[in-house]
Amino acid sequence: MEIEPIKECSQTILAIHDVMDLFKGKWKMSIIACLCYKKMRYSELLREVKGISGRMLSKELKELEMNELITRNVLNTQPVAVEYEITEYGATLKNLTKTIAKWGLNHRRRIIGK
Amino acid sequence: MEIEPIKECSQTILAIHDVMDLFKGKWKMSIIACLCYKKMRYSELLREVKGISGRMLSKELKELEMNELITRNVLNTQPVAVEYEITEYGATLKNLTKTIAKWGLNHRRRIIGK
DNA sequence: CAGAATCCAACGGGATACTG
DNA sequence: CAGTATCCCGTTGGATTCTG
Repeated sequence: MEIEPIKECSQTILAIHDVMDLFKGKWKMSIIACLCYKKMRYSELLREVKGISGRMLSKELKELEMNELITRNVLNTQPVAVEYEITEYGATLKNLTKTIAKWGLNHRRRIIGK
Repeated sequence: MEIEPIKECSQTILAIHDVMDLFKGKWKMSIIACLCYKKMRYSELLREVKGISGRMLSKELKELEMNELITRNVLNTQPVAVEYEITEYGATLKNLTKTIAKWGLNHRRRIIGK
């Protein structure tokens, strides 16, 4: 008989793997955090998410939209403006982003303190 | 005068970026979650973290050790056994992994339900 | 058992130039 | 303004083989 993986642990790991896969890449989680804060236009995001290129921003936004975490809304202004907004479902990530940010801030202090 | 990024948001994004960078790659967060659960040997991890290859497990463990999130302990048995354990600092990630897993489980249900 | 070494295909992501 | 298209290189990570 084979050795069975620990069930409780195993479920957790699968779930975590799912999440890490959904948010893989350098920018997705940051974009979500940003849009959790408030809805923003493409150019705003480009400023807020420091370091991201236009190409990557487009790509990541598209994927997030496909996963129904954000919505894209084209305003009929001249020139065109596009607004991105977190969906109701995407907003369920708020707590997650907060938890990550909190740990990250503490980690930063720890690194600097050395 | 340039447009200033929103400060509160900006700090959060930097922190999140740090975390995502620290745990980038396919497996690190899963390994941490696993070791948060209990200390394990190399071969146990290989079983629990389903799909990971030996090569990747070694690499990821080494990086996690470098960041002082886990410790490596060689037991003097025959043949050699190595035990990995979460550090006190690494254990501060427990809450984070729980939050991720919780969202992930819910997300899974949502996907399946469609 | 717990890795290290090698090989290699696939993907990620930056820079740049172009468009409606 | 909000993208798209192309080029291209560095990294990721799987498969396999070898070792103390």
